[in-house]
Amino acid sequence: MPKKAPAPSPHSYHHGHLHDALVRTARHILEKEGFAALSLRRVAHAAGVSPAAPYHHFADKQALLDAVAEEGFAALRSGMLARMAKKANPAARLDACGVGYVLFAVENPALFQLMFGRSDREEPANEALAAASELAQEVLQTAVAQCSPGDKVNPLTSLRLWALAHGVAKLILEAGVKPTDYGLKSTEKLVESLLDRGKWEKAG
Amino acid sequence: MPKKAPAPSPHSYHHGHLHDALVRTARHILEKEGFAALSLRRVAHAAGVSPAAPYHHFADKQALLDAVAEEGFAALRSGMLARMAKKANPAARLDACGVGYVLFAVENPALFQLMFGRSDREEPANEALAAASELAQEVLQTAVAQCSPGDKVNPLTSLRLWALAHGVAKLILEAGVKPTDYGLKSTEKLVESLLDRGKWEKAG
DNA sequence: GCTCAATCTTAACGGTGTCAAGATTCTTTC
DNA sequence: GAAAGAATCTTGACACCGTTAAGATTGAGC
Repeated sequence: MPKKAPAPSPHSYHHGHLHDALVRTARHILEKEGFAALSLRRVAHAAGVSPAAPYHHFADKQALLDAVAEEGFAALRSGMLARMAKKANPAARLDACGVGYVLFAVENPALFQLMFGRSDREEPANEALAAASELAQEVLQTAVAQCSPGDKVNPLTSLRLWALAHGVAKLILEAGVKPTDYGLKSTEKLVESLLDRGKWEKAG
Repeated sequence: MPKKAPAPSPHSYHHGHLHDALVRTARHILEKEGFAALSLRRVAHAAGVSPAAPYHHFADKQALLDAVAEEGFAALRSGMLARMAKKANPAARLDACGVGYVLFAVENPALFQLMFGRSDREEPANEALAAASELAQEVLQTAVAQCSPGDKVNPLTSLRLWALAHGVAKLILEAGVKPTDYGLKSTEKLVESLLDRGKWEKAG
């Protein structure tokens, strides 16, 4: 072997190893340098492979992005569940769910924008991606359901909570909303204040 | 001159006419073909001008996009005010404000994504753009203020309403939320149900 | 009318997503 | 184990992108 072998020799990946390596590399670039730096050629180069190699594992760039987004939804779900696990009563768990949603977005801005952010899509998105997305949604829905046991849950209630959390996340990411603008020290405090259902009716 | 002169001859634009024409053309392409089709070369070609011409009126592509976004914020403000003008009491006006926000987003999806959607921006954005954005925000803030006259308005209340409306808009655009999924016939009905402050506490 | 600044064009550079053709390698089958 | 075939990777190309430099053309002011 020559002294440096930056790229693994052909077929050192097999049975989808390059597939996974590309997703891993893409996510790495996304986190380190943002969405704008995430090009297929760049991912291929970083993975030690030619620019056309990814096309044997993904139909196009969007398919690779979808795979990254799919991992993102799993991570979002994990983040929410981890925060919820620390709370005992259902109401606190529901709060933790929303806070976990927003904090995931704030801590992984580029990934969050990749998970959503695709506006002009007409095709109904990947199937595995849709499944991962729904799995994350279910965390919120069950949290809502356990908050009023026995009662039938109005689907609009879950949707409204989702929309509120999503809006808070997006406003922080896209509109430059900062906790200090509202006299709060941390993003977590801001999110808790915004999502706290007890405070909605007062101080109008 | 060869037989066909599809493009206006040089300097048929003067004193910023091309500037305005480029913004107009960009907005047209954005509405007709979506964000992905909005390239600087395409805008220049559609305006009958060489690929490099826009650089005499805009620092770069983002500057042109900012100009389009600025118009977008003005249109958003107009849309909200138009809907509010039809209502008499302050509470109904506040509702109309939120509905107008979401319906603008749904009716101008690409423009709305352009107005927000910029994630990895470190520079504090254009000044005129920021002004237009704040002008739109003020519509909501005054609507909230007039809803509880005399009282001091908690800034978090306005922010929460903004976040809710923004989240609803983004979920419809990005997550494929449809009114029919919730037994509602129109987007307007869905938005009204989600934003209606009277329904927040019941049907948990 | 000449000068000067503003504006536009042409040409080019590096980068992008994507595809076709060929080379290479693993896997399967005899 | 060797041949055949499928899977994988590379090379090279195409069209498009944002952006810049160098020149041409135009209108305005002295």
